[in-house]
Amino acid sequence: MPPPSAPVSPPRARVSARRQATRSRVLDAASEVFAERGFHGATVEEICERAGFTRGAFYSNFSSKDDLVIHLSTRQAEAVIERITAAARTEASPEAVLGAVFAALADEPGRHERSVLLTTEFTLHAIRDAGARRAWAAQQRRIREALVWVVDDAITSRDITLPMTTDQFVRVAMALTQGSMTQRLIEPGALERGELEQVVLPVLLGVSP
Amino acid sequence: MPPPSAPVSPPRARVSARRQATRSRVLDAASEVFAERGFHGATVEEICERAGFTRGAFYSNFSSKDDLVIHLSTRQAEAVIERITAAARTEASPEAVLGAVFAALADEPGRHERSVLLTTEFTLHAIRDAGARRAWAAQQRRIREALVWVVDDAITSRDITLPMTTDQFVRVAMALTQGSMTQRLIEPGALERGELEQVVLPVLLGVSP
DNA sequence: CGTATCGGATACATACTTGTATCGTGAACA
DNA sequence: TGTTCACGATACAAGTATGTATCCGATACG
Repeated sequence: MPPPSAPVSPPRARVSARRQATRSRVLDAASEVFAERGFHGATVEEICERAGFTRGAFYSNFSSKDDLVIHLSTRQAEAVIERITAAARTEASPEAVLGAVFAALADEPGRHERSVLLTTEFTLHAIRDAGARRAWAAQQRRIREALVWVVDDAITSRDITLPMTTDQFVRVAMALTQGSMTQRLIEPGALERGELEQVVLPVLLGVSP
Repeated sequence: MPPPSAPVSPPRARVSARRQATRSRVLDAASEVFAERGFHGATVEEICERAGFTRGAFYSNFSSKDDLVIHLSTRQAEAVIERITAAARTEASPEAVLGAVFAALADEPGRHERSVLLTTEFTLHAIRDAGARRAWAAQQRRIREALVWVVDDAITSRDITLPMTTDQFVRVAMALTQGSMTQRLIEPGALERGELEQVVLPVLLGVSP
């Protein structure tokens, strides 16, 4: 047995910066490839290639492809929450805040709607894999909670009453952005970005246009 | 050149009943397996096995897996349109008709929400494959047209004005059912079936509850 | 009743993918 | 400056997929 008071070896760093960087590059590449090819269509090989590594690096950082998806979905959900809270921090009118939140929920600007594609991909994968389902459901819940918080804040400060519970409103908003953006990927021009905020949002808020 | 007036050979049947039956069984099996495993995850082998055939039968009826998806998505869209028009034919009140149409759009009863899963799967595949995209976009358009027709009929006979164009309304409805049912697959109990018709629909119709 | 052909089975060639086991190199620490 | 170990590369072992080429039996027709 090892000497009790001698810390076996405080490793060079908790997790070295280098390791962190490779993980990040692999995750970036993975988000591209998953969006382009889907979970099964994406190969570990292509992900590593695009990240500039070989599969050796991959299996040194992730235990499997499924493991990678868990990490990736977590990171993506955190990014969404980040965008939501950032949009909420702007000192604009409550309506503007809600619009911005809608937009933030939809996708990262300039990313060619990759994020919503990934979300769909994660969801489908989660339907089929129990581990991924637990993880993804937790992430979705975090996103919903962030949204409920923001929406509650916005509507009380504007002193309006939603025609449904805030939770329902948030779920509807999420389903709607998800569904409409997916549609737009096969039929550009269908239900444009702005229409959701300008046409549907007021109706859902119960505000006469 | 063949003698003009002698029809070369009116084949046994345009397409023999037996062939038709096999194709149908394969399509049924395919809709199960695609829903369970996704496009890439589904193997031709498993589809055939479940249909009670070997791959020989498959490649004798379809030229490839992609070809199968095209046929399957067409069949599925036709089923949806069938359900929609059937729901519209009921001589109920316009509100009831719209509710029924919503429900019909969502899924085939008793099919464990397989249809909406397939729809998502088709959509994702269509995003990535040009051929599938053309076919699926056409099917989606047909569904929308059927919906616009029904909705227009229902609202004029009830003499109300939508707070948006009928086309927008229909797109919103489709995005919403699609998105919410997908959510429900990973988190049962989220935005229940009835809530859409009873809570959201009236709001979208611009009717005070 | 013989026969052509259709429909499906079998067998095969080929290509890919995942994951493991092993090895080498360079950075950080004593 | 020597040494160790972390990190990533290389090589390998299976397993699995698609699609093709060929074969065989049943069915419909003359």
